[in-house]
Amino acid sequence: MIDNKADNLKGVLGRKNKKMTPQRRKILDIFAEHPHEHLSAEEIYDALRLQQETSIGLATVYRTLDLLTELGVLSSIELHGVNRYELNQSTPDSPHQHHHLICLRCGKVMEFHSPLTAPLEKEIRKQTGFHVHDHQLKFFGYCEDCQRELAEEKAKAETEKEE
Amino acid sequence: MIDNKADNLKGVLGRKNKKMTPQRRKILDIFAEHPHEHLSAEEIYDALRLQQETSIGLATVYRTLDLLTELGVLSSIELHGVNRYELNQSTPDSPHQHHHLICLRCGKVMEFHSPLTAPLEKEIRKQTGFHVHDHQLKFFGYCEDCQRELAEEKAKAETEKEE
DNA sequence: ATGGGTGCAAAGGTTTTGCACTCCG
DNA sequence: CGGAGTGCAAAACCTTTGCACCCAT
Repeated sequence: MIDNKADNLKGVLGRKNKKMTPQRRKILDIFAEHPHEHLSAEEIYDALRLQQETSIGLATVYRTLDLLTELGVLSSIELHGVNRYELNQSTPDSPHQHHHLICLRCGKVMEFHSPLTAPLEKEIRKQTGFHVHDHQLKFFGYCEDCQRELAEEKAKAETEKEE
Repeated sequence: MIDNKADNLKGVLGRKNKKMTPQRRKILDIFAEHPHEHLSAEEIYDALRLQQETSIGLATVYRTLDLLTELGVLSSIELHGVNRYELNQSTPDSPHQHHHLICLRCGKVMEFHSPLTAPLEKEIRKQTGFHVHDHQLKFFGYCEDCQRELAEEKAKAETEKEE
């Protein structure tokens, strides 16, 4: 399965005059080992140092992430000021969309699946001529845990005020 | 009108134990003078230096932008790795939504108005318990001009190849 | 008068870049 | 072999922070 990913990558790279290198393969492996996680360059760099004796430069990690994103192998999203990446589950013919729910209190990021934006993209093209290639939908708010904790904090504050 | 904005700001600040200062007023003025633009801290800083003799520190600009965003006076969006701000046109009872169309080639940012996300937010709450407070929808693609120019470039490349 | 606000400069964190060297195709 | 890729360190960039001083309320 991982080999499939790597072989597939080799093909994609070849078509664009890019080369398959051990570094690129190992970085792709990290993603295969961490499905559904949003990894930053630094985290990938650390993961590489930990599980392998090899030392891959941080700059190479950045360059590889850029490349793989350009190729559509990864999708990137900026969270809390840091770029994060995950395997791109959507292909041109099966746009497997998911959006991000970002908790303003604890920073947790959840995913939410919904196709909703396809008709909107058509409407945009019609009205503005803009050709949508990709999109990113983020929701900011409070997760269930934080809602509860915020309510508790509030109740406590009320109690203290009464003294 | 600008005075209304400033007076209104004074009220909002007062309620939160914050003070109205000349710096904050001037920064708000810049936004009133640049409607529908997405201004970065640096751009506001430059605008202040240009049109007034006063020197407002860049740190103050950053702190003011954070504050005004927290208060809901401004809305912020990260574009090309830089935070940008505009007057927040949406209020709790009239969520005047607009989304951003970002050209991957020339970097131009256009706005597109559509309410589409309200039902989705309800669905999110129902399915996940997450309470949406705000959202951000970005579309990446190619503006009309760049589509044309890309087509021209492609045609030219074909011609050259034929030689 | 007092706590919030400011300016400056320094520090912080992430990402990019220059350059010599390496290695895939 | 030649050009793409790499590692390292330095630089670039945006943003935050510490601190002494200032000024709205």
